[in-house]
Parts: sequence; structure tokens; C-alpha cells
Amino acid sequence: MIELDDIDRALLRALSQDATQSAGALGREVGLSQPATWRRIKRLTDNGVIAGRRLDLDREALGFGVAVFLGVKLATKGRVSLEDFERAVSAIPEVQTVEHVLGMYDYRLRVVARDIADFERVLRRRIMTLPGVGDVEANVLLSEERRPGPI
Amino acid sequence: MIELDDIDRALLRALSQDATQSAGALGREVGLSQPATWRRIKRLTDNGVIAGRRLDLDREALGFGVAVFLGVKLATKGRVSLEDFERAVSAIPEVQTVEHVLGMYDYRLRVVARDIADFERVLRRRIMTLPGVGDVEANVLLSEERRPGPI
DNA sequence: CTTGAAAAGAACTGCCT
DNA sequence: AGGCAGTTCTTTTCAAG
Repeated sequence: MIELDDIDRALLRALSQDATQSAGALGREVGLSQPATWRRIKRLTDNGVIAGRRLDLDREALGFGVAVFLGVKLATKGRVSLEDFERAVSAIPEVQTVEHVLGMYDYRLRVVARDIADFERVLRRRIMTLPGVGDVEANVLLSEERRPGPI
Repeated sequence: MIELDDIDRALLRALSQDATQSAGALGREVGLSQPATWRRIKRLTDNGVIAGRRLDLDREALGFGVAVFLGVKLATKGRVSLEDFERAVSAIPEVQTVEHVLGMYDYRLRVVARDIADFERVLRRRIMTLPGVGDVEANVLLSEERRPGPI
């Protein structure tokens, strides 16, 4: 585990919101010079604390108006069936995240679709035919807020 | 809804994986010049298709080894209680995402903690005391895979 | 840590096909 | 739409305090 001071935390918080900011602009906010800020960001990246920079795409602008969370219970849960399930689910383009979890379900999937009719197609033809699928529970996303987290 | 061609889709797919790539490097991959690639990325950003660029932080490197998904049912669901709940939950730093959903639960929360003992503290002192909370279900994250989605 | 500077590269602009 | 050429800005590295 890596030790961070308050300035590192401020930089991570600022960059979590908008990763396009330059080292110079960030430095002005936290009271540091451009090279000092740049070195801190480089250290955090080399450390692995910053794992990468990803695009944030607007689902709706892309025509995918529906996002649904599925809780999936497997009928048979050997090591082989977990791998079979994961391989098969990774081939469905509508699946955005695959979370292997412990609790009431075995997997949580985030699935996007153009509309409810499109979602029904994905559910019936793609999800329900996955190897080993038992119970499936669905929650339709109404709205979502992402927060900085406890950096 | 915005119309995209195959080149736009290829650019979005590449940038979703790693948003640090330069317009020049991306252009070489898709067979376009640097300015043409840059203008496409700018158009996608002005369009709102690209909503922003965010840091991808390594939870574990930051000392948060535990992530738990909570399904929350509210006991009372008037308009006021939804707002009360959302305001209160937004004040908990350990909550990374707040998803208002339709189905078996009313909200899905992604909560991170340093370890299971820390998670118990958050659950008992922060989550269970939220206004209007009824049933709470938990799923502990074992592993997670993010996929490009149906761009 | 700072300032200042320099080189490389990426972002951005204007013009032309 | 796209390419080319040029300008501006950021990144990246260095030296010196």
C-alpha cells in the first residue's frame, strides 16, 4: 500500500473529476509548480495508484437509452462452470461490466440496450442461454451518481 | 441521437481503453492524419458523445481492499424520502456510486472500505442509519471485468 | 521543494483539395 | 469530409538555488 499526503489526495480528487487538466493548472490549484505537480502525477502513475485514463461515454447520446443490472445465480458452480460462464458472457457486446460477487448472487452484470424491446431480445437470446444460468434478477437504471470516493 | 461511422467507433473503442493516446497515434491506427483524427475527437466531445476523461484509480493500491454492492429497499418511498435518502447517502465518502433503480431494490450502492472490519463500521454507523432505509442486501466484490460495450 | 530554460511532442488553426 | 503546413501549448527533462 502506498502512502499519500494531502497534496496527492487533492491531485487525485481533481483528476478523478476531469483527467484533461494540465499539470500547470493543477499545480496552481494546489499551490505547487508545474514540474513538482508533474513529478507527483508521474510517481502516482508509476506506483500503480493511477491505473489509467478512460473515456466517459454518454450512453444516451450513443443511442443506448436503457441500462439494466442483472443479478445472476448459477445452477452449477464448479470451477469449470465459472470459467465457462465468464467466457460466454464476455462475448456479449451489450454487457459492460461483469462482477463476480459473493452473496445472494454469483454474478452482477451491467447490460445496456437501445430500448426495452432491444433489452428483451438480449435477455432472452443472450443472457438466458448462458451456460449454467439459474435465477436472474433485474433492476432497471433510472439515474446514477458517481462520487469521488474516500481518496 | 448522433450518427457515427466506423472510424468514429474505432476511435471511441481505442480511447475507451486508454484515453492518453495522442491524435497522431490514433490516426495512424485508423488510417487518418493527425488533424482529421483530432477534429473527429473534438466533434465527438462537442456532441456530448465523449462526456469526459476520468482517472482510473487502483482501489487496492489506495488501501481499500473491500468493495461491496448494497441493494437498498426504502421503507417509505415518497418524493421527499427519495431526496432525503440521496442527500444523506451523498455525504458518505465510502459510497462510490449511487444508482436509483427500478425492481427488487430502490437503490444500489457501491461501497468501498479498507477491510471487512472497516466495512462493518460503515454499514452499521452510516448505511443502516440512513433516512428511510428498509431491507439491505450485500454482495462482496471478488473480481470485476469492464468491457468496451456495444459502441 | 523552487525557478528558468530548452527540446520534443501534442494540440490547435488556416488554407487548400 | 480529408491533407499539409505552421503556430501555440503542454509535456518532459535538465541545471542551478
